[in-house]
Amino acid sequence: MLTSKSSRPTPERLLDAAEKLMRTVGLASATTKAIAREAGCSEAALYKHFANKEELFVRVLMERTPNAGPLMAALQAGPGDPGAGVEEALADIARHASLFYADAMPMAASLFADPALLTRHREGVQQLGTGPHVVLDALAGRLRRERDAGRLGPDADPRTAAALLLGACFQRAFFLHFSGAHVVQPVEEFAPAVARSVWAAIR
Amino acid sequence: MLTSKSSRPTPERLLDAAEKLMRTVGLASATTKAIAREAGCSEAALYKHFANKEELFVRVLMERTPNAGPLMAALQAGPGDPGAGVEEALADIARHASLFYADAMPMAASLFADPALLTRHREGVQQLGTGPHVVLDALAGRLRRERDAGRLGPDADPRTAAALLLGACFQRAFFLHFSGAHVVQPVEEFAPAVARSVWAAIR
DNA sequence: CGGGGGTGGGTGAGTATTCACTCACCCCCG
DNA sequence: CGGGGGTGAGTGAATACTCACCCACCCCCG
Repeated sequence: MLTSKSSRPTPERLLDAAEKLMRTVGLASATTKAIAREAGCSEAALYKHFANKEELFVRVLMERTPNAGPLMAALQAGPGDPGAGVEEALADIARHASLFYADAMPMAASLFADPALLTRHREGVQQLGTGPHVVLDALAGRLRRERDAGRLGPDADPRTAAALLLGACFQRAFFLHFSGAHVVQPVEEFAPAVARSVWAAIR
Repeated sequence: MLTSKSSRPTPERLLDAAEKLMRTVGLASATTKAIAREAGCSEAALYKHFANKEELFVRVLMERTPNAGPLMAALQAGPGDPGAGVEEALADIARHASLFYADAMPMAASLFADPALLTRHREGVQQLGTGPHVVLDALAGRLRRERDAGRLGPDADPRTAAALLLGACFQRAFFLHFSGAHVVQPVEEFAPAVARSVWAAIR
C-alpha cells in the first residue's frame, strides 16, 4: 500500500489541491478552507507546512507551473538534424507551444487580479533567472542558429519571427479560455498554418 | 459651475472608480468599500445604482473597455489609398494594437481569477456579437481584401498573418505587465520589425 | 400660491457571513 | 516519552449587502 493515494505527503496534496482550485474555481475562490478540504486535511494543517496562503500560491506557481519540458525539448532539438525541414520543426514547436500556453494561461492570468502576488512571483522568478520570456529567447536563439547555418534567408529576423510564432499561439490560448473553443482553430490546422507563414517570412 | 467635477453623475463616478481600482490594486482588492471611497460616495449609494458588485464589474468591462477606436480605425483605413504601402500600414496597426492590448491586458486578465465573472462577461459580450476576436477578424478581412486587390502574394494566408501580427503585440503586452518594461522592445522598434516580418510572409 | 406628499438619490449604522490565521490539545511513532 | 504532524474550535477583521432614515426637489391640489 505504499502507493496508495493517501500515502502522498500532505504538503504535496496541498499544492495539488491549490493548483486544481486555481484552475477550476479561480484564484478568488481558492480559499484556505476550500484548499484544505480538497487536500483532505484540516485548515490548520495547511499552516503547519506553509507560512501563509501567499507562500502556498507562490510555491504552486513556481513548482507546479505547467510542464514546459516538451516545448523546450522541441525547441532545442532539430538544428543538428538536417533531415527534418525547418517548417516541420516550426509546426511541431507551434503545437507544443499551443498546448503549453493553453495549460499555463488560467494560472498566469489569475495573477493580474492580485498585483501584490504578481510582484512576489515576479521577484521569485527573476531571482531564478527564468520567466515566460525564456521560451521566446530559446526559439529566437534556435532560429539564429538556423540562420547562421544557412538554412534561413540571410536577412531573416529571428527574434521577431519567434515573437510572431509564439505570440500567435499565446493569443490563441487566451481566446480559447476567454471566449471558448468555438472561436479558435483546432491545433492540428492552426500549428501548420502558423509554421507555414513564419517559414515564408524567414526563408 | 455646471462643469464642476462633482456634477459628474454618481453611477459614472462609480464606474470610473471601479475601473481605476481594477487597474491599480487589482480585482481582488477592488472591494465595494474601496470603490465607494474612491468615487466619493457611500457604499449604500453603490447599491442604489447597481444590483450588486458583479453587475458593476460587468458594466465596467462592457462600457469602459480600453478604447479600441484608434486600432479599428487603423484597421479599416488603407486599402483604398494606393499611395501608402502595405508594410507601413501594418506597422501602424502593430503600433495601435500594442497600445490597445497593453491597456486592456490588466482588466481582461483579471477575469481569469473569477471564472463566474468571466462567464457573465462572455455571455454579455457574445450577445452583443463582439469580443476580442473582432480585431483579428477585422485585420484578416483587411488582408484578404489587400490580397484580392493583388497587393499581396496570391497564396498569402490572411487569417494566419493577422494572428501572427496581433498575437505578437498581445504577448508583448502580457510580458510588459507580467515581467516589466525591461523585457520588451520599445514599440517604436517592435512595431516596424513585426510589420516587416509579416509583410515578408505575405507579399 | 402655499404646502403636503411622493420620489430619486444619499447616508450611517448595522448584519450575517466568510476570510486568513491561531491555539490548546492529541495521537502515534521512534 | 518527546515531538512532528494533525485537529476542532475558535478569533478578529473584512466582506457584500441591507435597513431605517433623511433631504432636496417637484408636482399638484385646495
